Amino acid sequence: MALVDDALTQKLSHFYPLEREEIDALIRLRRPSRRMAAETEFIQERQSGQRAFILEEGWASAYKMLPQGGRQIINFAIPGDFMGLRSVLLRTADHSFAAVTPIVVSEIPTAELLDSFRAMPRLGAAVLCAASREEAIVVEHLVSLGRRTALQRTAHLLIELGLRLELVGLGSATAYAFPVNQYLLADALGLTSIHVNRVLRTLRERRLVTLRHGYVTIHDADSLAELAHYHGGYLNQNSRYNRHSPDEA
Amino acid sequence: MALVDDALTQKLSHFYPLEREEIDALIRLRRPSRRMAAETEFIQERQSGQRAFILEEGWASAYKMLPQGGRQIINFAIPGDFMGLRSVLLRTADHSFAAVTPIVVSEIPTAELLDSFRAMPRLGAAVLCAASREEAIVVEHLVSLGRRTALQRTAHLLIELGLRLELVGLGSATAYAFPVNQYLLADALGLTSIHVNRVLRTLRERRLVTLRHGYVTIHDADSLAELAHYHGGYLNQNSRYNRHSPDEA
DNA sequence: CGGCAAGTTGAACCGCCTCAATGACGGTGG
DNA sequence: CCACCGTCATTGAGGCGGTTCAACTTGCCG
Repeated sequence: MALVDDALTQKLSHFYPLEREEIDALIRLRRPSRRMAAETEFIQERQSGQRAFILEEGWASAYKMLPQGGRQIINFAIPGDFMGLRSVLLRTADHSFAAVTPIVVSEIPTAELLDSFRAMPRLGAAVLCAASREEAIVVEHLVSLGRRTALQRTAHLLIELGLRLELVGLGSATAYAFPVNQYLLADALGLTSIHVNRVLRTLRERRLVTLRHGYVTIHDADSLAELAHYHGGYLNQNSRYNRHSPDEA
Repeated sequence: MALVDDALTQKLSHFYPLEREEIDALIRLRRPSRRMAAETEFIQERQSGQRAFILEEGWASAYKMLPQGGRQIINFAIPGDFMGLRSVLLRTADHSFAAVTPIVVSEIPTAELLDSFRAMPRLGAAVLCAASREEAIVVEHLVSLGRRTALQRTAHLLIELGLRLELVGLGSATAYAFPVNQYLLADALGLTSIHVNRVLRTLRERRLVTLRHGYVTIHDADSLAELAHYHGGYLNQNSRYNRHSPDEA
């Protein structure tokens, strides 16, 4: 339990200072953790009666399939992330989740989760806050797809993932394990795997980032952030990438 | 008050059967409504201390600006929609809202909203449900930007807006007022206004949709839905566009 | 009638896609 | 130990969708 609780606990405590008993309540709530093989689809779009999970280890992806066989990845989930909370509220899932690597998840019984929010409103606020951040990430991704070039989009994603991973203690913002192949990356970026390959080459040749053997190394974080027009306000108010609008003490 | 309450009430009661007193509580909660001119930006990205509103009349847009001057519209808000709920949770807004037409909004005091959720859990569930649907709309928009052509994307948006408007009693799914010019539409679709123009011409020539003088007329809903690969499960479980997976009685 | 915003059209360009191979690596079985 | 295979990465050539730049038109309002 050490690793995992750290991921979720670390994340929540960054948004909302929680008491020990609140964190413990959340930890006790979880059902026994389950292992799943890579590529397992564990939440299905358009199916009702879905459940919510916390990702404890490994990587997962949230995506929608298209009728012609295409796919759009909406977001990557890393340890500490909730998955499927919305599908419980809407009673049917609006997108699917699948394991990217072998993963460990634990289910959250949503009825009991809501009960414990009543008893501990601050816990509820922290969880809502985390869910809101995940939504903000999706919105930023939407902006990438709509208005950024392939190069900027890729750079943006790699910066974002570094920061998210750092926040839960899995690598640093500029060097982290990234077990996602170029096909998956293409589905996330709205590109072809072929073009992703060329973009990665360009980023490497410009000595900005290297992605090789499932490992990302950011060589020049400042130039990369400039290229991507990265502004991490949506992730974390205190990020190193925030330069403007210091209106928050 | 008649019109507005109808919009929000109609919407909520589609997701969640509410008692009269629950609806009344929500209505009483609202602060006096305020008018704003078109183009007024009333929620600013990256500013803290934001408030939440219900849109009562007119159209608004949620968007993010890019450093170079570009803009990406994340979603259009129509009467009955919440705006800025997330900015309250995150303490700082992650995107801006502006009036597209002259609008009428009423503020929701969020502290009191949360209180009344405690007293009436079903009301809270209904509001969360509506918020989740808005998130699902954003996700579908992301898929459009990532994996649909300009033609499909445009068709998809026009179908979606028709259904959303019909649900709140503002026009029908195939004919409705759409006070959005081609520049705004371009910013929503991740295109150039010039290309939007050509796309609209194509849709018109194929006798699928006409958008003229701020009015949308869908001539051939079936062909349009087929072109867009539209599947409205994310909007409403009982929509006319749902053909597959009848696993929900 | 003049002025401005929005819509419309053309021509040239380019970012990304498509199709088609080839290369690198690890695993597996003969 | 090597031949074979599957998966993923890489590269080239050509084409298309959407952009850019630059008019021109239409409609509205003063």
